[in-house]
Amino acid sequence: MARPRSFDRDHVLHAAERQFRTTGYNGTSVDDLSAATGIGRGSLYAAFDGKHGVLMHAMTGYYARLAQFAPQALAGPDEGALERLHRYLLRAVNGVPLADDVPPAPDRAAAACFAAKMAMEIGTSDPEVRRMARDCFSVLATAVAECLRAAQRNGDIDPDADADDLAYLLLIVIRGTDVVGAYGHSPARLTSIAESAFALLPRPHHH
Amino acid sequence: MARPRSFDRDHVLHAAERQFRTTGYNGTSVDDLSAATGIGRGSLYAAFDGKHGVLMHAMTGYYARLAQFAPQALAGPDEGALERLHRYLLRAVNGVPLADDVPPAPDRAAAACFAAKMAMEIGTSDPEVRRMARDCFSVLATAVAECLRAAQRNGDIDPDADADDLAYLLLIVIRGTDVVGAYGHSPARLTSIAESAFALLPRPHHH
DNA sequence: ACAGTTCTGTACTGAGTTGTCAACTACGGT
DNA sequence: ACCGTAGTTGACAACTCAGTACAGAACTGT
Repeated sequence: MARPRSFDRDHVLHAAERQFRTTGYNGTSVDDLSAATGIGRGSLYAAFDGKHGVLMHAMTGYYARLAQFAPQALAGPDEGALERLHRYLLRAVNGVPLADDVPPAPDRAAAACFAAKMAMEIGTSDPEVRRMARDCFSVLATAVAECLRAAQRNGDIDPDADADDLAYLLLIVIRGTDVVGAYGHSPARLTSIAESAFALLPRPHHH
Repeated sequence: MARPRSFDRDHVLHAAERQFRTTGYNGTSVDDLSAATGIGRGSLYAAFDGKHGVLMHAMTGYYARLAQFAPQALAGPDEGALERLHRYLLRAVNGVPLADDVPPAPDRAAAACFAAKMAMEIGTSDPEVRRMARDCFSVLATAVAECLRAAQRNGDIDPDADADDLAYLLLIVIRGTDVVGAYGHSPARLTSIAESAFALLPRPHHH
């Protein structure tokens, strides 16, 4: 009975996320968002309640994509667990993977974890953002830990190792590559680091 | 023959650094800087040429402190190298160490690497900042790598391992803890992760 | 066709921002 | 004691920003 929305919500939030990624939260004005998304200021306020609202909705969408993709990419039978983890780690080094078909971003700095970047910039004064970033991390940590436990069951990882600790460590490495990638280090170097980290995972003791 | 400066340059830059750390670059106005440093707007422009100038000078000072402390804390005889690295790693997890006597910052988020934080926020559009952050990283990387080579000479680290790669990896872990620390994770958890990372360093093969 | 309801974009307001400038202040040499 | 030089200050003008309000456009159900 009323005029339907002329834009696609997810498409708009995705464009906003890209903008926030490249210019930061405080570095993007509502006009920037309007230009990046292609819809007017009024629509932005009506649909998302202003700049902060856009950010929260964009982060929520990011979380949803993360929570859908990561477990799907890491879960599976015990036999291939370590290989799945290996593949995931190598992909993550070129940017947090969110879908199967998406190629690595051309600009490494723009591929860093969206939630982490926002938390670094405004997390100190914005508990909502901090919380959201923590949730993103938790989803990944449980998925990686589960994958590690599968690898342990399959005899590929030392069964005495704490899977949760190792998962944390691997994710911290990924977050670290986000930061170092923003400096302008070459993807090849980052990939080499990821391989080193993977190689250091504790294997079972053979007798 | 002229009026001497009434403020201490380094003191002002240190206060500015604190301000930039807590509110970010774009989140800090020149008035904020003026309030934090205690000197007027005009003096800031006269001495440092505006907000961006203040940032660059503050980062230069940060780099200098880093370049002085890290090698001093990590260099030394081969025997204690691994232990020095261990101590440095554990301290770094509570914030990048810059001096011997400074206690860990009360707020973990405010203790993260200054250069890394600025590079994350405005690095995409500011090559100067990116360069400075890269320099900070390089100084640390060479110091850690040198320490690792000393540990290798002493038989504490696998001599076949690539010291440069390991140093990169360790620093990436530290940068990762900066990010995760900003989420609000407990220092105890971060310390535990650092211990895990240290424990995974490749030891020499015993026969 | 029409009416009602929702969407869209532009114009406006008040607050906040940056960078500059001229007046003022303090100090050292003479 | 004075005077020139350099440091300091607060105020100012131009601009940008977030958020709001209003008028027009678009679509659906009758």
